[in-house]
Amino acid sequence: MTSDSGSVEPGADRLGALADDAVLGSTGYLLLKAGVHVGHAIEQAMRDLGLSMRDLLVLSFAAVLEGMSQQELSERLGLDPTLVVGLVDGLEERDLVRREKDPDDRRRNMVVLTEEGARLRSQAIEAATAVQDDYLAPLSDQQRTVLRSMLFDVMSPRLPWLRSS
Amino acid sequence: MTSDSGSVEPGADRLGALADDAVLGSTGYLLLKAGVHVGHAIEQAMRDLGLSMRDLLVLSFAAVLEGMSQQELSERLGLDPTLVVGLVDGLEERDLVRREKDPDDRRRNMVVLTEEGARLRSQAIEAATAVQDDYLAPLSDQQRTVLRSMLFDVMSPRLPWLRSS
DNA sequence: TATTGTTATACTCTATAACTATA
DNA sequence: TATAGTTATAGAGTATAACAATA
Repeated sequence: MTSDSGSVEPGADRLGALADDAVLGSTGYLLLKAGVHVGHAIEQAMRDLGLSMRDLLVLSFAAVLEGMSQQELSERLGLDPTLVVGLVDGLEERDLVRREKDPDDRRRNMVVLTEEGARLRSQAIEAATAVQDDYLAPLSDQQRTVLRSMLFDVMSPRLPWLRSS
Repeated sequence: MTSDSGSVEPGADRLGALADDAVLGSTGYLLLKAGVHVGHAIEQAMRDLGLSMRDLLVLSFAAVLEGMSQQELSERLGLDPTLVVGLVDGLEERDLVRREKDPDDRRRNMVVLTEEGARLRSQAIEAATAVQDDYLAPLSDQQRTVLRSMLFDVMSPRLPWLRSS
């Protein structure tokens, strides 16, 4: 972050358009960077609420999927089941979520949102939405709709639950 | 990956549209997931060439930025300078890149692409492009252009070098 | 016998602190 | 005195293996 001579900020000379590089200017790389940046931004916003982004995702899945097991949660999150244990532990300690034995299969823990959890989730959604709006500020409402639709089309084959349930 | 009854694949009942959730269906989350998925896909494609995605990025920056120092590389990659050491080490051992003392400031190591590095970079670009094409298959050429342009607009404020140099 | 959830352990990745050399 | 690069070390995050309860 110094202002010395040979740093990143400077000349804009040296070579034309890094953005023209087949990798650095590619849609894929931009997508990757965008994803990482949005992730960090949301993560930071969640910190103010004492949550991680993963916590928010757990609250979200729990809110939408009735009787969701930890197993299923692990699949949805794309996370090892052993990590889900700790995740749910943390949320349960704070009464945002509780484990309920599935009566039909008592091996399963259903992860269900508490009232407190629902309340905090509302706040978290608000914060996350604000971050997103700020992030997408350069785009018009119409453009955002187009962007979401395209991302949807691209991701649907990879996230089957986007279409089905 | 079992085919039991209560798993992810099944009913498509239980609740309408996970995609309507304010978080799980948001542009930001789709962006995040898309970025991660593309990243994994490229990472895997690079493995066949004995490279990591980071390796490819180093080769790319080295190809485009003349006299790039490790410091600058670390800023561009958004990576700690201590990590860059190992990265460059690995590439230098395989003669894909070499360190040259900057004559104007002999503290600086300029990371410069070798012929071998340029060759492998070409192959890597080919592979990465193929992955990307496959990834964006659901979109028309025109849509891809629009997508790239929108990502560009969104990322420009955060990656200053996208516009300048 | 197979599966869910759990714990304990090992491994990988990343960041921190301290050092050398240049400026 | 400050900066580029390096090394060694500690920490965080993740995966692996083994176990208990249930099916």
